[in-house]
Amino acid sequence: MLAIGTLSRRTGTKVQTIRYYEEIGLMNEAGRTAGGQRRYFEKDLDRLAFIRHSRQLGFSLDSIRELLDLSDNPSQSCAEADSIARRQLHQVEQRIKRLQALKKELKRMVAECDGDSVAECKVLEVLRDHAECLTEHDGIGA
Amino acid sequence: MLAIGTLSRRTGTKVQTIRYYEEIGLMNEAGRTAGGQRRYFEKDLDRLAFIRHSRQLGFSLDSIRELLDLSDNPSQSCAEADSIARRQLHQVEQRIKRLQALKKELKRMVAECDGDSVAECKVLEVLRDHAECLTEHDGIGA
DNA sequence: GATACAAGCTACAGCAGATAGAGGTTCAAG
DNA sequence: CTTGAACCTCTATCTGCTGTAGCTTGTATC
Repeated sequence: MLAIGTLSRRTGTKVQTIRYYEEIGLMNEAGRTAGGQRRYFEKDLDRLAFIRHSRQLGFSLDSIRELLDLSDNPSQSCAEADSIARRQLHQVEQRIKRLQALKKELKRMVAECDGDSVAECKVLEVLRDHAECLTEHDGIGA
Repeated sequence: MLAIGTLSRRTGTKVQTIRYYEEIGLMNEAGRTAGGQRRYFEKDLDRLAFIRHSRQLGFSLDSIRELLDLSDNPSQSCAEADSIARRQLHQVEQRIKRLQALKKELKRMVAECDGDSVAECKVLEVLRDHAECLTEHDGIGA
């Protein structure tokens, strides 16, 4: 049986945040000791780790909730999971692309910036271009 | 001269959000028409695009502010830019790794889930493991 | 020039996702 | 059986937006 602080340490989640996740129904209500303290199983830790990693990757709590619901009801059809997966896949690929461009530029900066002026640092340029993100919103505009 | 709605359309940013960025000092105060409407230059659009892309990649407004400040003061030493770059690089690499694991699993799901039960879907497992993220927080715990 | 109406304005409320602090209680090691 | 870290609830605050109300401006058309 794990205390809330153990989950906190092992997932890098603030104790308050774990309680918050319980409050909004993302985490199941934890069992309690006679004195009222929360106690968890390994599976709760796994669930929390999943939530945290998903958050770090930019999933909303609602998306995460969807995925957790699927996991909680393993007998239902996979069609919904598939639709969720498809919805996320394109986004994930886009994020990887941008992060790789950014990584390249950050590396170049770290390698080259040794007292030079910032005029040589092109981090801003690498994320400035918006030609490739037009599909995500209204289009080419004026 | 571009109206706020044009910036909004071309960067996929809500009009209110642009005004919010001005309010908190991320965007420069825009010039105004005689009637009080904001008018922008191309450079403002670039700046906004940079902010949005950075946000999509998970940078905080404070991080973005730092980078923009560097860009606004190109004559200062690159040492700070380098430190910021280093700070972000590791994080970016971690994110790419996780996103790639997730992408792989999402692809597998889309390919394989054709009416099977969710028991076969391992999206949760792929993000469950927390062994590789221990360096980011307090360590191994109890 | 008059008119229509989309797009702009300010001001303020509300939401998502936490995070912090006050003030008090529990539990386990010594 | 004490002590102190870790737990509890409750409430307030923060970040990063987003929405609404009520009003004004700018442009296109008659």
